[in-house]
Amino acid sequence: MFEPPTLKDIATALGLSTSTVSRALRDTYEISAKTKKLVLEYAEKINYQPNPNALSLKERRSKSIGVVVSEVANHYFSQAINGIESIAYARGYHVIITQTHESYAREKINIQHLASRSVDGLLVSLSAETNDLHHLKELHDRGMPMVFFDRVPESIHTHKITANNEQGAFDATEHLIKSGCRKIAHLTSSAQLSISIERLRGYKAALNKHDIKVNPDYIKHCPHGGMFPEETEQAVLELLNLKDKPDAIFIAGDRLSIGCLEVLKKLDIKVPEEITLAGFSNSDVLNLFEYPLSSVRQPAFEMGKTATEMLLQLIESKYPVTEFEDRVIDTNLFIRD
Amino acid sequence: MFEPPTLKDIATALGLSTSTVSRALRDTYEISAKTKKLVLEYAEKINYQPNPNALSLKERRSKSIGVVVSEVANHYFSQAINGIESIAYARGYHVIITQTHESYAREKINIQHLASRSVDGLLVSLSAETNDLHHLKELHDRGMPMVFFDRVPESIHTHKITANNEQGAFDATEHLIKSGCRKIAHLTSSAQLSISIERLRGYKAALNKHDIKVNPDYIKHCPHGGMFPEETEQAVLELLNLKDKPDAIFIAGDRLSIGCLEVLKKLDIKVPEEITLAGFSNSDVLNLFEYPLSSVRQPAFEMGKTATEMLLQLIESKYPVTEFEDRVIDTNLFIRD
DNA sequence: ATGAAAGCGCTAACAG
DNA sequence: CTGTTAGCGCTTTCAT
Repeated sequence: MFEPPTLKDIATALGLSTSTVSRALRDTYEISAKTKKLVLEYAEKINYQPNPNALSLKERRSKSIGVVVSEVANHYFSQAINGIESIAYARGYHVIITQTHESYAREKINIQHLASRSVDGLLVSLSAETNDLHHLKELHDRGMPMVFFDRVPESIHTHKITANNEQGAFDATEHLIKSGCRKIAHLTSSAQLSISIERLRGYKAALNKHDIKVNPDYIKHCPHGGMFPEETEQAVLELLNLKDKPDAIFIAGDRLSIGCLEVLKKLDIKVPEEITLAGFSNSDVLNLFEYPLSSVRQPAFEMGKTATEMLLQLIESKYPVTEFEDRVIDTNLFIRD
Repeated sequence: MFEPPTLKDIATALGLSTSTVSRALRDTYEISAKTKKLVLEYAEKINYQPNPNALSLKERRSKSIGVVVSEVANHYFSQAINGIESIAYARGYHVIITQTHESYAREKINIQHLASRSVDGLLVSLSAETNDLHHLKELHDRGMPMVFFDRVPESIHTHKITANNEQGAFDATEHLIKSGCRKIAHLTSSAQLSISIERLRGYKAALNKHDIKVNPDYIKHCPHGGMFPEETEQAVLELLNLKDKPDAIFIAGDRLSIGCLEVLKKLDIKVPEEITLAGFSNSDVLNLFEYPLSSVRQPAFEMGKTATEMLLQLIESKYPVTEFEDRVIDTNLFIRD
């Protein structure tokens, strides 16, 4: 069994009381220099570490934050997590990462887990499946500090940070138009997700600006965000089998982009000769792809940082916060063709 | 402030003692059906969750395990983490993921963090920089259950699980030889890492078998595992600038493979016309790459699962475990050319 | 300057 | 069947 040394161990070893030892370690003033030195040296020697559970129990906070993302294998999220960690570590907080794999059930369980693990706050990006926000609302109403990033809910009133999805989608779509495409399809995640709504809006805005009619047949939703390859495959096939086949696809996410490319490759459809692609992606290997994929990149690291700063502000605020911020950060378009 | 309801809240609300409430919830037998029903219903109503810190303090375990990997953005690790989570969740454990980014300093801090956060055990894959094992040895000596996976230390006596790196490297190198290459270089991570040693051995074994002399100039180590692009770039350039330029490179890791491909692309060196590549990688997008990269794939998910099962066995064992296992799992070679 | 004691939330041994 | 109490490790009054 792993039994780390306790205050009491030090106290008995040194013939002191636990409170004296505690004071010596906490660096309180009312303590003699020699006792303090004695305790500190001994603690150092045995590599004493205070029991965090005891501390949390006493102080009613755990100095840890919970993170809920769809998957760490997604480059956007792994970069955002790096941003989160950079701030959290610097401020003395631990980071507990959980993955939903785009499943609503898993999201509920994870949120439950984290809350019951008494994290001091939550950084959440909703799963593609999530429609019902009860599990989060209830926790929020009970006072759990939370900040949403990337995929944010409409109806929970707290800090939110997103990329400028509409502008990013507009830029990508307009780039396709300027490349000569007119029949631009849109492959996207589940319809209720904030990022889907915003990116769809940007897509439509670009078409409108250039007097291209929006064709509903060209818009394909994947309710599971492309977590299942068949889901993406079917959507792409439906697009390709249309009588009036699209000459371009604007894809709303990383996983969907990969899925789409795989289908095209399998069918031996040449990009960009037969179809041109642009999509949201934070992958760092797009340059190595055989087929060019222009990409809208989100400032993931920065978003992670900002979200964490916002959350720590909520957590450490003495008074209830009632003014919430809706931060929007610009995306970058990387053209490949 | 987020103040979840406690046993005492239920007790006062219902006019019972905390122990009665505790028993009702714990489902102990010595409790009347009606009291139990009353308590359960009320607890359900207010969504009572036991305070995990209090539980950990009492039971002297946290039902959580710590994971130390170099980065979650690495496909091998993200897949391994999925395997870890699958077992851990099923057995009621939380998973706390930390990243070293191949830094020894960060590894030390993370291990310290996790230990002080009183995880019940540790799943560790060493960082590329790690030479000194004191921080782990000391913890291990004090009884912290730990299992190493993928990058394992020689001198710490516990369960270990690795891919059959030597065989995988042999297969990849032999594949290059059978493709007609004779001047095969080896680009690898830091020299002390177990995976580097084993893969180097497999590489040499394949050359030996086919009567090709090992050329020390052809072997390039990257002490930071390719975390810094310049590191990889320099190593690749050194290989390309050799008088007797290699006609193939066997690359020992995912990040290095990406880095190498990027350099070749930048220099406009054609693959496989001018140079042929094979490397360890668990990426799922290699098929989409412009340049073919034959890959040795590790059974990451399975390794994560097995490591976790081994760790839980250590954690939950009533008696000190003295028999340790060294599990080796086969890799798969995916040929692309 | 130091020690004794209470309390954070929970469980379990002991009384009743 | 239920209540009282002690104790997990720690900090913090309150005494001394």
